Amino acid sequence: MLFEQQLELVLQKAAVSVFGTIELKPLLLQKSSNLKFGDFQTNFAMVNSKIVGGNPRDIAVRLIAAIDENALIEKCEIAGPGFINIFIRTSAIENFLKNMSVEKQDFSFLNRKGDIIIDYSSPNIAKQMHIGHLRSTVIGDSIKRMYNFLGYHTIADNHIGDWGTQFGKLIVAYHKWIDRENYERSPIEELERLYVKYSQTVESEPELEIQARFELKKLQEGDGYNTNLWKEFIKISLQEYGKVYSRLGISFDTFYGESFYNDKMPHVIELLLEKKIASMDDGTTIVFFEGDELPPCIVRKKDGAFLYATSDLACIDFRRKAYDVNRMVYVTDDRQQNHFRQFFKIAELLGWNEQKEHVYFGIMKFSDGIFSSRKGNVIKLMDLLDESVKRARDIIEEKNPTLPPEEKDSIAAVVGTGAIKYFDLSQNKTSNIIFDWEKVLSFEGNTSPYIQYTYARIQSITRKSGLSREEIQTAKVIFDEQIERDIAIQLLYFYQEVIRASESYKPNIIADFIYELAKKINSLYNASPVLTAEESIKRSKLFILNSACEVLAQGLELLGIGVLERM
RNA sequence: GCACCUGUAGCUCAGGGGAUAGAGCAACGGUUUCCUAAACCGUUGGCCAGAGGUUCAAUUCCUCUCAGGUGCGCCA
Repeated sequence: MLFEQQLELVLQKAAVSVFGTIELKPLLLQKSSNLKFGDFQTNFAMVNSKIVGGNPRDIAVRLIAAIDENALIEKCEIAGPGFINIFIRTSAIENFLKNMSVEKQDFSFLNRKGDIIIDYSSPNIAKQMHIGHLRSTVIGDSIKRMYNFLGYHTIADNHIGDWGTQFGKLIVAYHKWIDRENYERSPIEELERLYVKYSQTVESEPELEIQARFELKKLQEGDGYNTNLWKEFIKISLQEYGKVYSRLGISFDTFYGESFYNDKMPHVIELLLEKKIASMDDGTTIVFFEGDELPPCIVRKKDGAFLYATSDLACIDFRRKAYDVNRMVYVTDDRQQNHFRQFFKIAELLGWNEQKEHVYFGIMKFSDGIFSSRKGNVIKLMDLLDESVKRARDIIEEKNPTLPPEEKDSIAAVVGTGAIKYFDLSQNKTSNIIFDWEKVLSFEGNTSPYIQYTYARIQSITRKSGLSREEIQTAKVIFDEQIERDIAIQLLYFYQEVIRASESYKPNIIADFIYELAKKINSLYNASPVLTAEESIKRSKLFILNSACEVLAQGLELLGIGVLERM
């Protein structure tokens, strides 16, 4: 049982003994807004005053009087209009810290049956990944990490855009303008150049569109030559994406792109027509929704081709058969909200009732407008990573010039990529974000380098203490300073916060948490020397700091960011 | 026109029924013979867009208004 649950149980028991069978609102614990109001608090008395009758403070008095002697609670106080403020025993805190590892936590109360399938990143073939792909990629990855941490089984699926009209265009451009030499040297750049060239040229030469449709049709009909080209484009693109993912420390379990569902879509249309969910309208197959909360959704075009919604439905159909689905999570930007609401609704009409979540966020753009690969005003992820790592490297050179060069490089890589990921993950924006180099590449304040630095400093004093892990781990906890107790109390909240973050799909909850923790650690670090303290105090401090650092590392890990022994 | 998202300090953002609304940056003032100053401490800065409603309690929930963004039948 998690710490909060144990505590709730104690209070719940008291509530039952006092108020017996009356239907009460549940007893919920919350973190105290301020530690002077205790370590936990509950508004049970206020919430239930109407049901029980009498004023909240009296109810609180009766509840507190009924609490049995227990190992967790030091004392309770009644405050303000009827808050019950709960203070935890030092021995209980110590006991928690000593047993603080994921393995020892019991998350079995979570509904972990089946697979959580998470769709994220999903770039379109033949274009380099740019910062528009960053959010989906890192948020999706963090969601996966959180659920794995809690013991769920996850499937990370990269639903790549490997089918559709862009291939007709690309094949036409390939025949007209391919630069062999460049294609050999940097295939992805050449493909991208071809795509831009096509988009620019088609404005003055509309006949290209007819050619593109023709090539697309050939591809769709299985033409050998075009199919090989198509496969080649995909291979080139995936290789390129692999480099970005590897630098970001991101991986997937499956790469079922849109083309994977090609042969599965006709069946969906049949089902929709059979169940009278879809109808024919002006040559299209279309779903109209009752009421007008949602615009109608075309699932097959006049020319017989399928659409995005069709492929997503086929995807759900496939997953229901291939997996034991717990839920499906889609991470995309908020412009696609209508699309998701539409096909979720259609799935529901089909009786495909597995839980589906659309996790959306605002897009990143320049102050003067949106990114567009066609206009060429994009920042490639590779370039962003390079720049960030370079800046990190410069700072290391300045702060720590004596480190061996290889270590400088590896530190720069961890710090540089971490900073970019953290920038995105620490925000909870469902509105648009204006891209700003200085903000993204900041290494001070609420950033991952700040947290990594905190970690590295504590590692340093731990090394210098000369004490073994064992010796530190078995230290007796003595709260020498108030801030040390504050740190320990925050650690009590950690697992519950991970659950909260996972359930709301909000990695920024984790980012906030570890940032707050890092601030406290730095504050303590600065205020009181560890190594020169009296032996038992020193051991206690090191134990508390190391426990906190473990949570820092775990928190960063949940964001997909690494820690360093020194930096 | 309809739908969705957003509006919190000069700027960028947390918070999301509960006690005195928080960070970072910027500005200003301090801290190093001492464990990594990528740090720490302090000061200044708020009608939580506006108006109603629900509630013991609203910045948070509901309704309306205003402002910005996004989407709306054969793109993905």
